[in-house]
Amino acid sequence: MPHRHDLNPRVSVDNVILGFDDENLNVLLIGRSLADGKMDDVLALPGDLIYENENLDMAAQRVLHELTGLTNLFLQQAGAFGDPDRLSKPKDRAWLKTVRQEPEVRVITIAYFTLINMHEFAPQPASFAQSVQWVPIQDIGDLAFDHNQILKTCLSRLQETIAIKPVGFNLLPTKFTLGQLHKLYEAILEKPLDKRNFRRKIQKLGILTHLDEKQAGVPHKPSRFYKFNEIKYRELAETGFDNFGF
Amino acid sequence: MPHRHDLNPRVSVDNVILGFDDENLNVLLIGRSLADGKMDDVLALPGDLIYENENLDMAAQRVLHELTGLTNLFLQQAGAFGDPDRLSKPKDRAWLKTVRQEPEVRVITIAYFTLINMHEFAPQPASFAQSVQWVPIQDIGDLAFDHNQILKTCLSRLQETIAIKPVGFNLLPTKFTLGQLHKLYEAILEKPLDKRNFRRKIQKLGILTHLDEKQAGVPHKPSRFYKFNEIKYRELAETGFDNFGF
DNA sequence: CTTGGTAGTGTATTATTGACACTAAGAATT
DNA sequence: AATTCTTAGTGTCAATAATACACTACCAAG
Repeated sequence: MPHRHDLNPRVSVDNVILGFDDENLNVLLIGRSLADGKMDDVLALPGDLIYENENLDMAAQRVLHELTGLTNLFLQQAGAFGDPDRLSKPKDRAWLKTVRQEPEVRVITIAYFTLINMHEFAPQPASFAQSVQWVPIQDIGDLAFDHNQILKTCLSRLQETIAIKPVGFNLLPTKFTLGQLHKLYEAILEKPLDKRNFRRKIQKLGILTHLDEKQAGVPHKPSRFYKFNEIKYRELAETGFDNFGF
Repeated sequence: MPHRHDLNPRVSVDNVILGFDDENLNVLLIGRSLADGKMDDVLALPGDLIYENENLDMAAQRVLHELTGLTNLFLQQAGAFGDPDRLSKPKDRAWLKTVRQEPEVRVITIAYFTLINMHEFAPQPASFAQSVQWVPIQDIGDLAFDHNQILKTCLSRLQETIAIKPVGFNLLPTKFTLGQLHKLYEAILEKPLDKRNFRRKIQKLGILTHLDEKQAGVPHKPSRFYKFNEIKYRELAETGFDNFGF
């Protein structure tokens, strides 16, 4: 006996794909093309409706793969967003009309976030007939739909997650300096961290391995390179640590 | 241009409603009635398809209200569950046939959890032509659909949440003893906590106010009653604390 | 050879955590 | 009245973790 006001919605996933450029967190956003061939001035998170035979995680992985070619990444669900009016801003409605057979149907979306090394993916200006670009989070204006809200939620979830698991390593090249890692944590947590205390704490975890290699060509004292030691990380995770709180 | 494999699912909410009886965490579960009027032996989380004009949070509040009469409670989203086969266990399919016009349609559910004072709601044996019962979490067997997985996720989220916010007070009467609070934290965190250290820490937060009242009629030293001081809690929350880790 | 810029290091103070054992009060039983 | 049972309530010490803080080392560019 379905209730007569039951809803028959669509379900999508939207991905907050974060990258780090040694200075700021960036989000991968797409521009929408309008009917007249021009680009909308409103940016959006990449997302898609889910397919019949895939689960939610698979749909999120697919969206990420189709956009960046990247596969098999850490991709964490951050929540479901389903306000009835989440697609009803005028610009959003205009765009939906050009692209959907059913622009009026309600869409509930499941948000995911993931962290990638920015240098592993350089946006192709014309990929998918959409513009794709990295945007520093502090430069982000009004996004499409409820995507500002989704982004905010994902950033909060990232802050919580990084206090429990060192997921940040996904954002860095395989070899990195402690300075980069330090700036990354500051960018994610949005607060300054004392350099010596940060170094002491992160090194005490024992999940960093230093390489016998240093920066070259930098106009200052060269820094050692480190890599993330996944084996020691797993050992640590199994014995049950609680937090990486900074 | 919707993709030809796009999905046209239903969306529901499922609630993990937790109560505490001074000993164990309990979950409010419903029994399903079958076509022949008998009760299915499989219990399920209370849930419902969402309506056209309500958002996800409202749907979860509605389910809670219809079941318990309670309103306006802390209700936290724990995640979306949408595996294509999440409704496909034989018993679940049999039950769906008796109750739905479209037993085959895929349903994606958004899970919420909430904490209530068990004594504020005593299940009525016959409400909604379903059985409703409190079940201690350690006695829970196979639930309907993917509800075991949902429950597990919600309990983990509760453990994380209580480390950040003292949400546990929702589970207790307005006046309670430190002993009750202590046992509650042990039940939620599933580990013993040292009595003196627990008391010291929880009292240092300054969000408890002791009443000039003691237990009466107990066959042992009577305990003081305390109440949760929401005003001091808000002050504390605004100045930005990090955790209540135990 | 000076300048600018980042890398890298140690210590002292304070706050927090964790381990640990006995007395106090009431009710029930004898 | 005394005993027993049960939970309430309390303090200290040691180890660990958090915080605040300033200088030298190294490289490139001018």
